[in-house]
Amino acid sequence: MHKQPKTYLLIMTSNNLFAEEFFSFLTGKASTAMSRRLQRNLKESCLTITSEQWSLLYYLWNEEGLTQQELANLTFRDKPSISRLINNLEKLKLVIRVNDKGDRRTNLIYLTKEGRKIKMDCMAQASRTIAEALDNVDRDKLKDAQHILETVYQNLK
Amino acid sequence: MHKQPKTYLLIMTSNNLFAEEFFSFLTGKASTAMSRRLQRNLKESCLTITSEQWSLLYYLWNEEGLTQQELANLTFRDKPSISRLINNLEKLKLVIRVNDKGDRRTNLIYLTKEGRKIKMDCMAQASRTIAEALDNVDRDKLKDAQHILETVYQNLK
DNA sequence: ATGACTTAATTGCATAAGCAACCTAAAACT
DNA sequence: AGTTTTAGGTTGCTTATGCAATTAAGTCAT
Repeated sequence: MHKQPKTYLLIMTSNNLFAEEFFSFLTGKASTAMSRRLQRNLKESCLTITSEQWSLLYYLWNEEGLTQQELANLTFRDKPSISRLINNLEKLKLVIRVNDKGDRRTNLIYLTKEGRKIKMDCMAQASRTIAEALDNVDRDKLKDAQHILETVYQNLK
Repeated sequence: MHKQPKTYLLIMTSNNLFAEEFFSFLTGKASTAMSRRLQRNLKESCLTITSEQWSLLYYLWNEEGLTQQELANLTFRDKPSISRLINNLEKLKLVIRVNDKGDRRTNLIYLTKEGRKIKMDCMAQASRTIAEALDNVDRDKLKDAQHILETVYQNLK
């Protein structure tokens, strides 16, 4: 345990949402809004997957045969979350688990024909979502913002 | 329904995570990391509330007697979510519902003594979380980033 | 080769989310 | 006044989450 630096106290003793700007960072409204809109756009396009399922498929469209652990690392979820997401994706007949012959502990996750088929439509909706989100956003500042979010992630992960 | 602008196609046809930078925006890893860390910091400080509960209390510490609808708007959640969060906060004896005499449809949400008591400790942990998140982050660029996130939120909400 | 340690995945438990449907109270209309 | 519309909350259903504990398979050490 280390001593709390001055900044903590500064923010702590400020009342009346003075620090709103800082705390807004904590609430993640922007990313909530994005995944909600993604879900809506997918549905509007008759793609019945959730945004969480999308985030797994996104990596599988790029490379099949990933292990559940690899998917967990890529999407920053824990193993049980991945396990259940895969359960649901299997129910939807979009992916299949293939038990690795070499290491029988691991499952390699592959897309089904149907899973590959929806790639373009799903990516189009993702792109549309991003375009809607980034309306009126300065592209240079966006780069900085992405860099900051990456730093935050690295600081906390 | 409007036609899809060129940008969609550009991103759509790019393969192999070329557009990773854009899609990373969709995944919200940074905000997930923040709320996970907040939860951890609260727990370490023996505060047994979730980060979602924190986000309601945050507004109540500033102003009591908010309605559930107001809390829903402030935290960008739907009414059922608020309803259940309040249920849990009531179980924890941190808030109480007070039925409004003037408009018997609405509940006014007040903090209990215990709910008020934990404010400082919780805010300290929130400040600590933000400080940890923002280590090595340029403060000027941070302002820009917050502005961008606000724009994204406004675009999609 | 056996026992200790590690790693991949699953299961149990509690919390939280969104959407749709519902109920009740207030407000608006005629 | 009586009917319709709107607004605040709740309930049902399904999905997703984190953490802790567990099982099963590999690995390492002696």
